[in-house]
Amino acid sequence: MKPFLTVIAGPTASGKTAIAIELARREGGEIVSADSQQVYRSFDIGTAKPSAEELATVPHHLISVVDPLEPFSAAEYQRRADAAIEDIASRGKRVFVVGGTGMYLRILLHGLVEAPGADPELRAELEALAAAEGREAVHRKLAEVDPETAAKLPPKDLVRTIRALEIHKQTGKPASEFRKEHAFAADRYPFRMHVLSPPREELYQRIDARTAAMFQHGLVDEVRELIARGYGEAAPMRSVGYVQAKAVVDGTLTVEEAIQQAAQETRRYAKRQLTWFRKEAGASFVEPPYEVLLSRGSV
RNA sequence: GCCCAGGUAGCUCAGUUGGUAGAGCAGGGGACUGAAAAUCCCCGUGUCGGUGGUUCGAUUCCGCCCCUGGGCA
Repeated sequence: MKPFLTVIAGPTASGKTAIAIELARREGGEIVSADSQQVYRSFDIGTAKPSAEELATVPHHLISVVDPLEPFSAAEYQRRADAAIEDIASRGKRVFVVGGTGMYLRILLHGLVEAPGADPELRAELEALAAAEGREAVHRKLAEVDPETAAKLPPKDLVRTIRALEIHKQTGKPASEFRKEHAFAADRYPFRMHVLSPPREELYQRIDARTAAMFQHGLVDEVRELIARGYGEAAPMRSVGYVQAKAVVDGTLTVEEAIQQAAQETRRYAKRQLTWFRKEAGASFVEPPYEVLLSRGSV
């Protein structure tokens, strides 16, 4: 019997961390993070990781567990999350999955295609091609070997175009074929998903305030330190907040400009997250105050 | 009080030689199967400050009023 998962999702800055910790504390549970950036060590301020005190209150899993230069993926996330869930359940504790990375949640809850992983050399090669001849050139390559997938992808969507070529190169089969065999149909766990969803205006105010706070709390210094340690090109350095803080270090943005831009990019990101969660079947949206989740039997 | 310049989308503005208007930004919606805080796609009706007048027709021209900024008293 698979353990039941209580999933707390929601856009960035919606208040997931606080309510999840309170829930887990009361229920004697543990938290499995579903956050694609918080998995990386040393990227702390800009990823809004829980504080040391919060982490000490309730056991957390999958936060600060991979080196920033180590390749990571949704599949790897699924493997590690499965292991953490099994571990927690084996000790008789309740499992709370908490995070805002829609893709990770979907793959944890519904699985993913049986396709091979990343091919770094091929990615580098295709990125070079895109830089030299345009993304459309990569898309044309895909159209030759997998017209069905190519037809579905906008010519400029480099990430997905490369991924499709990657699958074809390693298996000789078009990516479209893999997708036909897997449609997120099955549930890998019994679960209930709550999507924290403050009114838009309130959410944006929280984002603006938190972004400013990140810079006040030394995000630029953190980035300077990360660059000194060789993490200047690490994957999480491309995420919202780090991009802008790095621009400050590079001298291309003032701190004020960086805060403005980071806040705006975060608002847009939050909107994308909401788009994702709206599609999640069976998810229930909950507005603050989230204390309703604490009442008996509600989760 | 007088003179000047403005009042058009959430903001900054353009424009209509009179036929009810469009850019940038903000914002909104969507896609997403091993990079996902990534990557990509789509979306502009608003009493044109108010009110009279001229006109077939006014946001556009004229009068008056209101508001904002500047100048003179």
